[in-house]
Amino acid sequence: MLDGPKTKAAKTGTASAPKAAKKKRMDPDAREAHIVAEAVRFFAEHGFEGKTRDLAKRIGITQPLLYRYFPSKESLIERVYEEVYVRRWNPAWESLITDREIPLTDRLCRFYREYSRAVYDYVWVRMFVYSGLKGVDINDRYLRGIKDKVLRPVCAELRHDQGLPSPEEIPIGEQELELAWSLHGSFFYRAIRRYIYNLTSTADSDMAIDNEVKVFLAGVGPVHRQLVEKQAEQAQ
Amino acid sequence: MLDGPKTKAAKTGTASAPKAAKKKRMDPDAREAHIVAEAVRFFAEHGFEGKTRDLAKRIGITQPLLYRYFPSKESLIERVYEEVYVRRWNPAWESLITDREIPLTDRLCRFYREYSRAVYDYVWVRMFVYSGLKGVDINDRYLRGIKDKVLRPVCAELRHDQGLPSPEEIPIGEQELELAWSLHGSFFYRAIRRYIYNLTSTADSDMAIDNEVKVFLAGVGPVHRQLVEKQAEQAQ
DNA sequence: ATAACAAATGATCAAACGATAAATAAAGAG
DNA sequence: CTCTTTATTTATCGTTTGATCATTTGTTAT
Repeated sequence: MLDGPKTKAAKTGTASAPKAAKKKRMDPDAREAHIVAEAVRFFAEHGFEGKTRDLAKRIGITQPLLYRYFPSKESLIERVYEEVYVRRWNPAWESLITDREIPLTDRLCRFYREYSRAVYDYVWVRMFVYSGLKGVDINDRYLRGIKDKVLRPVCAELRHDQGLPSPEEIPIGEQELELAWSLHGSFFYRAIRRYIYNLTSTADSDMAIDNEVKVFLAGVGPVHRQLVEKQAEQAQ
Repeated sequence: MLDGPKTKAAKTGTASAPKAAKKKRMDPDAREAHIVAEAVRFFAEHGFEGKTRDLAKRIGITQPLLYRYFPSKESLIERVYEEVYVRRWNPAWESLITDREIPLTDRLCRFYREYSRAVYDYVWVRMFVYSGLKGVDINDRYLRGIKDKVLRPVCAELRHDQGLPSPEEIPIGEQELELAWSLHGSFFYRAIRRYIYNLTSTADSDMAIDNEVKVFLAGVGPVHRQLVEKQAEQAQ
């Protein structure tokens, strides 16, 4: 039941190599970090049923050494989860989406450019899909956050932009939310094509994002208005 | 190296139960069909690393019996692939998309309604994603077909609708194709939310599809025109 | 140098897995 | 009924996999 090497206060001491990669005997903290870093890519590539022996070979250590740093495979996987899903959300995005000093087009273009670059990388996308298939609760929680921090605000800004009543007056409907999901999903699908299906598009990502946002904003008006009006009838 | 039970001409003979489910001893063809049917759902649920013992327990047979009908787990999986990815494409769709007697909006609404209903079900989506993660070539081939049979025709019809030059005059560019991908992807993402992330939306699917198509067509014009014009400059 | 500590390895266990072979039992033919 | 056929089961093999333990080897302090 050991949860890591005994020495935790050791650190690197003097000034050991900043990237001690070829030393036979590593500083425990550095070794642990190295294991986690490689495990992240390994499990992203092979899924969580990847074999510990293959992982060890990839790291360049023996398989039992993994168990000196992590009591079980599962605990290593949990650590990998933390490593991937922590600190990827930028709180500034929430205020960016609702900043009415900036035109809505610019806000959405900037947000989805930055969001796609920060979140949709090889490791994140594959792990997210792997854990979705596996049925882990991470996806549910994450998408709930997207709904509250992105989709609903986007709907609210769309309403303001079109001169429609605010969500406080008329709550956001399911079909209305689907509109925001479709925009969001088209960007996630780009990441899926790239990292799951391995299709390399020569098209510039930022330009593609801008185009899709423009198409969406140029066409969403009438449909959105109609949905909100129908929503208003049902509410009364 | 046996590839099935010896008797292939037996069939069900007289008039055995149409759905012989509880008989202790099944007709070989019926048994094989039963195994495949259950295997399809089993592997869709657990992925291709699902254990043969679990599959057998689910079917209600012993694990070695699987090996009387399939020489190996891999051969069973190949059979499952065939079962899922054959005859799901409706050739009529190709002529539907290009049928200029019908308004483009109606064509795309009808196509994506039918396509989503026929293709994007639990088994298909999960298997497609599982094999994508695994790196099987199926995805690549399938998406190549989507590109040729859906996206390029859609781009061509969009051009005709906007009075832009045909693809024979000016070839379809990468960014132009991305527009069609974004529409297509938003529908696939709906299926992912449902079958991978297990998010049940109360929103009516057909209505959501119609709305997205309308938004797309209402907004795509200027962006599309600009892309084609840029494409024309680069071509000369 | 040498003793003390711990990082890392080699050997190995127990359970799980795909696959095989022999034994059992259900159905039809005579 | 008896005999033949074969669908199905029971028992088991060889390998793989996560995990453990004793041993070796590199590092530091004295």
